[in-house]
Amino acid sequence: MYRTNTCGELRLSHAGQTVTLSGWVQKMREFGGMTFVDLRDRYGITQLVFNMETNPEQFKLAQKLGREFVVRATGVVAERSNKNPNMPTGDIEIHVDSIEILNAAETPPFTIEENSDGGDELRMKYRYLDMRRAPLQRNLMLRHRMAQSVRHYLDLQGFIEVETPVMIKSTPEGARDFVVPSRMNQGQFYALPQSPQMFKQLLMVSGYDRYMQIVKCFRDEDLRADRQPEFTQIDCEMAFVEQQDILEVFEGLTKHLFNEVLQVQFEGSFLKLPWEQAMSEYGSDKPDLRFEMKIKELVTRNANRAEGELSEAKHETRKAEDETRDTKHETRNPEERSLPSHASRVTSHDSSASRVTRFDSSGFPAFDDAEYIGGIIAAGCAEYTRKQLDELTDFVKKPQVGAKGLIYVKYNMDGTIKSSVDKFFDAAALQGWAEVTGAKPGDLLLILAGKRDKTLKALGDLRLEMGRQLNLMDKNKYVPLWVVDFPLVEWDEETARFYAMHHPFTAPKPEDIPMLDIDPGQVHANAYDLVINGIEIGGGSIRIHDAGLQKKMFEVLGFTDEQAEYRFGFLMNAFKYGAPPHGGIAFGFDRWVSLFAGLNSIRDVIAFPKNNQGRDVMQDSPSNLDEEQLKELGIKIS
RNA sequence: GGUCGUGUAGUUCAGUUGGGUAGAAUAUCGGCCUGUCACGCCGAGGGUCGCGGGUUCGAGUCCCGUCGCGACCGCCA
Repeated sequence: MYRTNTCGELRLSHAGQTVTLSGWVQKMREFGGMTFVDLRDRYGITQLVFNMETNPEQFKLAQKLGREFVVRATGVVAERSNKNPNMPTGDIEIHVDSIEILNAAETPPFTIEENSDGGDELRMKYRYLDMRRAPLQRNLMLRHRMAQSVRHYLDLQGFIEVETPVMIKSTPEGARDFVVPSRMNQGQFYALPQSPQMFKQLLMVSGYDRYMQIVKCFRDEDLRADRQPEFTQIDCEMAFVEQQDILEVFEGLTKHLFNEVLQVQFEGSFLKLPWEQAMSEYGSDKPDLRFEMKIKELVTRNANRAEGELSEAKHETRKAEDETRDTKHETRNPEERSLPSHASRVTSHDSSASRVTRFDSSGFPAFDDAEYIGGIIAAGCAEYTRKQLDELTDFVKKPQVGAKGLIYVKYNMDGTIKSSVDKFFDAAALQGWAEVTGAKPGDLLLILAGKRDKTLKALGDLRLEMGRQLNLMDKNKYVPLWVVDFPLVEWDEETARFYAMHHPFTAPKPEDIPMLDIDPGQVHANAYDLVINGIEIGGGSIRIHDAGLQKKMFEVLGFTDEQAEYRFGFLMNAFKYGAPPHGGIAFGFDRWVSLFAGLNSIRDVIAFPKNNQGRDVMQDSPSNLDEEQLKELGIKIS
């Protein structure tokens, strides 16, 4: 027998018992006549004691041990004379009667402890050693608990888990596919699924009206700390549902997970934030709502007079968008359709800013030419030094943020105002900005100007940076929300066509369907994202279940009938045989686990992750194939 | 494809204007130590300064190229 107990379970109540433990030697502390050995398994650490006087034979054996040796020890559980309150087993130790080396070990290249001394690269190379460490083991156990919890909850809700194929047909929409060559069908390839999207829709056609799967997905795109080439989704689909039905079920799942795993509860239902509002108030489609600091608009105007580099087709949509925006301004009713009442947008105050500020003839070029001017209020930051402001300027001018410069206005406690544009605007104008933005004495107003989309994004980045600097992102606070009403399609200048923002099966909002023919760029999707603390945790949509509407969608996306038939023919066919209304959602499981683990990277919630370049540095994959293998597959490397 | 950062002992890092045999901590090995749990004390070994080229009397340090790693942008739902 290798063990009667684990290294984490023995307590004072076990004192006097003879036990056998097996595990790894974590650390040894040797004295003249006494040796302490910390024995570790995934349940904890227990101290073994060897005494030269009471058992010289075993004492000698213990001196031969080294770090990470695998050993079996039998002995008596004894109360410690010096207890260690920092460890669960700290009240006891094992007086060892016999120790046996099950397997010796080379000295590992880094320390296998709570905080390792090894760097990322080294730990990835010896991943199996890194995973012996408690933090990694906690992460993987958390992952396990969450997976169990998801399955349990969805099972109770009537979902059934169905496996879908991993070798499927390549669909060039969206992300690039990983492909698998077929030996039996030379020159042809399978693809690994970016998600089981079409299969889960077919399951709805087949009548499995509540489907779920925790499933690997594959995308051949460049990686980030929160993106791996293969990752795991909680994939779900439901039939005979509307958006609200889906949001309710998965808000339920979200609350269940938070409650079961983190013991965090939420009051009421999650905020539903329209995409346009998310963009205009937070400069992001995944806003971090742990803090306010909304973006305040000073002015938006038609900037078509600017650069003439736009393509013909782009011009069309751009004009259409600008027209809508202008309309919003004139009617002082910027919020469309579904905005809840709490959404007060600054545009409605525009008149007060415009009264005292001529943004188009101030003599300040950055403002006079700007399509959009907006800012955020850094509360209580009027005391910021020149150096701090310069650093913020550098931050927004980084190519990743892309602003041309940063304008600041300090509203000092004594009522005076100091800004970087004092030359161009008088005190009344600057005071007017405070009225519009809601800045109070002691606040710092940070303003960016330029193209509307880019400037909002930059303001969003600046908002997050200020949130970090002012410690407004509390790791123990969780603010989930639904972002809804995404645009259905996005125009791409390079290829001069529309692309589905979600995917080509996303249904338009019913009231927008007529606009598909006139102005697809204005159509809203019946889609939703779950966002928590600025992280996109999941997203989904109501799907198109009507073959005619799907055909129309393919037209909008510029597919010929032949292309649509070639790529998605089987789905269109299936829809001819009675497809129920349906919709679904998929969650990024790795991201969700890393959120719960309090990590910024998903790597450490994945047992065997890949690095930035998509390489497995432990296996050293991907790797070359033999000539023989290639020949069999009919593949030639150029 | 791009921006930024980084590469020095097994490991984590320091190394000034370009100037003595390239250091510290930790790990490893040896010695001493009977209550440690970051044990302590003494000692030892350990270096292709990522790689290639250049400038120089002299390069870890400066220049050019290249490779690896990380974060981000593009890309990606």
